[in-house]
Amino acid sequence: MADILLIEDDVAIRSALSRGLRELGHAVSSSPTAFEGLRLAVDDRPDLIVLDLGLPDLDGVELLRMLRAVSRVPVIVATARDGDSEMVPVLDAGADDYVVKPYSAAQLDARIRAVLRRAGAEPAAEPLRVGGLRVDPRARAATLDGQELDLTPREFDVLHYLATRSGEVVSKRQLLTEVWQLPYGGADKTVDVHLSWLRRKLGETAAEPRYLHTVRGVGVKLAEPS
Amino acid sequence: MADILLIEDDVAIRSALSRGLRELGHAVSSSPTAFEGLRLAVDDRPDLIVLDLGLPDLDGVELLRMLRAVSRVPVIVATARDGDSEMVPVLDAGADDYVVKPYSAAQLDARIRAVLRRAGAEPAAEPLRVGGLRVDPRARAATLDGQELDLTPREFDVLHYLATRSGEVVSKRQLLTEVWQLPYGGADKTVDVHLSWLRRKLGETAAEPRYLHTVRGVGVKLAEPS
DNA sequence: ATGCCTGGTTAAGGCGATGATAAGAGCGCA
DNA sequence: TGCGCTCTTATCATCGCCTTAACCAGGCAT
Repeated sequence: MADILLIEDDVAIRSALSRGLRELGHAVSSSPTAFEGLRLAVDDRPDLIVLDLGLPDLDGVELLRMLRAVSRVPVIVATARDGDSEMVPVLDAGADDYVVKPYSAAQLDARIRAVLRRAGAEPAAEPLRVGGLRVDPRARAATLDGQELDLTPREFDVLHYLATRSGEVVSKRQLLTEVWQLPYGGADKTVDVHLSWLRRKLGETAAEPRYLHTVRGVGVKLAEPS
Repeated sequence: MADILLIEDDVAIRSALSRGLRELGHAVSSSPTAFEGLRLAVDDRPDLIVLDLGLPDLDGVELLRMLRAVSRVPVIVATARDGDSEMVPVLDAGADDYVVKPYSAAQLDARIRAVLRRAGAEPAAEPLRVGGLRVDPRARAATLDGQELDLTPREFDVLHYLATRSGEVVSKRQLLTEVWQLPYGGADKTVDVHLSWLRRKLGETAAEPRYLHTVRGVGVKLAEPS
């Protein structure tokens, strides 16, 4: 599934997680120390790193910053402390996610998949094109037939999400969880509102769609006008 | 003269060189181990590193590669071996120069000056242009429509950073870590203040931007006025 | 045909992000 | 050691965006 580097000093946890993750299909290398871990991170270039905070030889945040200096490899931090406040500096230092001990390999696997999914979706820094529509993630700007569109952040996110899946039907639920990052709770009228605003700015109506097509009972899709 | 980091395990050589280089006007920090040295390289960002190959805890070439992963800081390698063939992999790994033991502080100083001269001359310090804005890293000066702008050091750094990424949205967090070199800690009001000052000196307001556009919820971007 | 359900639009309020200013701290330089 | 320039921090005003709510319009099933 993925190359995982596990940096964890407790030998029991380390071997248990290694075994567990391997059974779930990952390739796992591990290190009991920060420095050795850093070396492995540089040499082996794992797809993802699981980093325990309570290392003996170096503060976890410190190591995290060094890792970040070296690469943008996703890092999941594991910690015994459970206060959320403890996690703020860690996340600020560039961690992608965290788990609180005790945690199982299966739990960790779920996080790993989520983080990798997110990370994998990212490197789309190239402008996207759908017909006369151009969506540029780097500039966070969109143009329609050369005309710059004045979009709000959320509108841009929605358009961008649809543009990366142009031609594909996307459910509102999907938008809510992916764009809004909300656990789907039914309050999806907000999505409707934003789609409406988008349509207006795209110069079209729901009755006369050009790019943004409603698929009744399913969702919406972004497609080239025919 | 320069911030030098000396990574050398032999205590006699280390202290002798430290003293010698200090007398020649350099600021010297040092480490007897590779890992500690790496940490200092990341944290202190020296102007140049002098690296001994015969370290106890990690192969020199290995460390060199890790250093290169972290930064492009010039590295002079010191070695006891005298065969030139030994040096090929070292130079391939990204060393800028090397000296063979035994060597004096004065000798080293000459190398240091040569490397820094080369390194300092090199970085494509071409003036950047964004519309009527010109940012000259070499002179650390900027002009707007031919008019020289009176910028403070920090203001210039911010403008320069944005100019190298013109058209791209840059987050405040990014500015804080890249320009201020701070581990993001949330104190990003400072960034706002500097942006505000920049805007004033660019003759624009946030409400009527010409070059410096805020992208709400994300950051700012420098772009040509339309 | 009619009522329900899905989807669309509009309006209004609250919240959070941003912008500007001023005061204080730090620092280098004289 | 003192002065002045910069940078930082704090505060407040402002503005834009998102959400919520209410209402409207079609289509589909009964």
